[in-house]
Amino acid sequence: MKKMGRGKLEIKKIENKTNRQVTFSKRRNGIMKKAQELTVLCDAKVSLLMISSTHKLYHFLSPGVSLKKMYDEYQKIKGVDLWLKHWEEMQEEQRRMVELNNMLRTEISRRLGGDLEGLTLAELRGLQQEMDEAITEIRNRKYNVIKNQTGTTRKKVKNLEERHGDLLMDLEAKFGGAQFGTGDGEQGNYDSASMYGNEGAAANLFALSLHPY
Amino acid sequence: MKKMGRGKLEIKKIENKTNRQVTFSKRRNGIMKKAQELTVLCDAKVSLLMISSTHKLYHFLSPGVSLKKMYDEYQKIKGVDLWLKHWEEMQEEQRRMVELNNMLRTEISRRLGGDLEGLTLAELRGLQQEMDEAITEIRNRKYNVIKNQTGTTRKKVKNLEERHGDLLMDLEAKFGGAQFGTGDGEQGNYDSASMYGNEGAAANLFALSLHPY
DNA sequence: AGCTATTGATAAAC
DNA sequence: TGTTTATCAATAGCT
Repeated sequence: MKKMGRGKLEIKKIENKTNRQVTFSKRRNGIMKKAQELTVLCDAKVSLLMISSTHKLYHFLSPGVSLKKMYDEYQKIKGVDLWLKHWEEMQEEQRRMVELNNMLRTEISRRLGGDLEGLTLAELRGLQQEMDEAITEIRNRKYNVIKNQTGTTRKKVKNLEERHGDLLMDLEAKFGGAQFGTGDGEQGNYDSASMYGNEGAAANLFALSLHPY
Repeated sequence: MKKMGRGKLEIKKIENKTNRQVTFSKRRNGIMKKAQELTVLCDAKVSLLMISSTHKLYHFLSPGVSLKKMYDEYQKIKGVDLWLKHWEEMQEEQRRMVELNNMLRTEISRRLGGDLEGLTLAELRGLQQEMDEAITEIRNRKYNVIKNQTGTTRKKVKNLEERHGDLLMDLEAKFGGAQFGTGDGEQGNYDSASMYGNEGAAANLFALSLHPY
């Protein structure tokens, strides 16, 4: 039907393997050139993938586009694909997260004494009240921690005392009648001098970097 | 350089819009035919996507293959899976965001008096100090807001006083000698009774829902 | 890989 | 958009 060059060529699979590969090579270059020309002449975006019968891949891609972009655009036009849907959902979620994050940062910043400019008097009052109440909680918690520490220390000492007592009994049993005093284990109020103090705030765990995301 | 048909055509962007579209249409058909021929003659798999400058998409795909398969094969040969990479990057980013979010929530929660269990005494002290300092800032800010409100009120009153004065002068001019008192415009300290009070915290803007993400 | 006769593609005009 | 036609480009078969 069709004749080209010196001979003719029907458009049907070339059975001779060598001929087929030669033709593929020639036509591949031709079509890539065409793609390039289309890109330049018509300001078009072109993606061209070719896989030979020997499983080698060749491709052309217009400058300034990614294969992914081309593919996404194809999906958008051809209808929905789960992948793209997931992708867009993820992006929306990230957007919301960033927004929420910024809100949280502002909240913290206000509780650190910054970002107060936009607030009304009533809002400032509410904020201060919240913080006053919170400080009461923190104070209670500090008291608890101190009490527990003291308790733990007492327990340790009590344990020591008991062992000391055992030792004394041992000694008594071994040596009889000799007198050993038991040291008076009074050591309470650990750290109580600075119980409600604010001075030694060495470990500032709250030094969050409040830069925008 | 290159001549075709009746005239010649350099390979550079066709500026005339109509010509460009005509050329795109013709060459698009040509390249699609070439792709088709390559597919049949050489038993190749071809994927061809073209997007015109008017954002219309045209495509050719060898029978028996899906675009996704083509793309997968491309990925296999190129080594890197762009999509998977993007996906993983996005997930990692989300993970980090969630983590950061939780940290921020804990920070706020602590400044509301909760989540204090894990803190050491030193950390509790630091927290309280930060909050005390912040409260000072808030107090100052409240004072500023009140001063501005008061100032504005004063200005309004002053303006009224002036107009009152003008009125008096008017009346004097009209009726001569008659005595009118000017009302003593003392009204300062607006809201000062509750200036540092915590009581009226109606508008709690800070009722963030602290549910986990 | 080159070469060239021949067919195919297509720019311009309608 | 479709057709025509003069030109140039692509390429099949050969070497």
